[in-house]
Amino acid sequence: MNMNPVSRGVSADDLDPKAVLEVCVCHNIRRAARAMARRYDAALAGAGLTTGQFTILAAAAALSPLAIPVLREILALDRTSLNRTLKPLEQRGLIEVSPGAGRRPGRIALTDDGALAFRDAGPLWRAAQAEAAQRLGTGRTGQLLGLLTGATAVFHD
Amino acid sequence: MNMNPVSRGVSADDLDPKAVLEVCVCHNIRRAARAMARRYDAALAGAGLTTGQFTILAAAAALSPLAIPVLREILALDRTSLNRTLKPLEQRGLIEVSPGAGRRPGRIALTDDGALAFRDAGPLWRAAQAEAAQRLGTGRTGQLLGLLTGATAVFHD
DNA sequence: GATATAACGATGTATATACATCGTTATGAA
DNA sequence: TTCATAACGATGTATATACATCGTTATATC
Repeated sequence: MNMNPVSRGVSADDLDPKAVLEVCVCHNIRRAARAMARRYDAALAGAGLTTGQFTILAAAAALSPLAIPVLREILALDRTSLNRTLKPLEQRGLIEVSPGAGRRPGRIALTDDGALAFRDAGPLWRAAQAEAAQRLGTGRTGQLLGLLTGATAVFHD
Repeated sequence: MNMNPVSRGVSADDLDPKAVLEVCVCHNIRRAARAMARRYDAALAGAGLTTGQFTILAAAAALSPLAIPVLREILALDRTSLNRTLKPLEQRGLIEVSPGAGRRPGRIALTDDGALAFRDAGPLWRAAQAEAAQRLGTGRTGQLLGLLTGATAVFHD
């Protein structure tokens, strides 16, 4: 029997699924991000923070008071996603959100408790970051950071 | 007033929040992953799939039937997370999950509908992947893939 | 053969993330 | 001045992701 591509229902345009797993940039970056986030989250759990929350506190610490759209750019996060993500931090009193009416954006500011939490998390983040650099190797860490920054720049809207 | 570090409550061990945003590997990889996933998800929406679902179909297409713990390794996903993620695909009839009793792992197989969906998504994924490579540059794409594969290897349990 | 261990799936809870959509309002164009 | 547009936050819905925990059961140890 002649199993040419057409009779098998397989065209030359069909994907090689194994190759997809190997070269898909999206799959590979998300997989690495998951593996890494688990480590950072485990470390920061000692301060009662997730990596995402810690990052928001860092941005607030660096730029407080901070317009929410600016934070959106820093995080490359969707508008509705960020607004939701801020809720737990606000309810725990780590940040203060001043609403902006209508078309005016709101602003967030780090509270004293937020500054405390950020400081408490400092050594834990440093340990996670140091372990990451050690596992990756210093050279590769810098290389990776550069590529990720570039990727964010060319992919974010 | 002498605002030395101690009286200000600032020690030399405190983090520079701006530097944290710049060098935190976890923040930077997650941010890039978000920006990238939005593009791939938008492209694959034409086939009714998310990037994660497409990746699972690719794994099933490559290795069907596939033991769930093997898929966990491929995706570097938590056990409970993967089991939940499989549910929508199973309910839509794109994969078939054969349960494994007790300590025996379950297996998944691509259904005919799943194979159809994966094939339909082929051109969409190819377009997203091509655009990613074009935005990053071919050289950087390969470099990034290599670093991400290495990162997954050294971070995943 | 009895028992401790470990791997499995399921579930509860919480955060993360996005899109579509709605109501509000500031701003620019007619 | 009126009116269309656009940016904002809020909400509904869906997927993504993890940890703690529970009950089940195969396997290893004694």
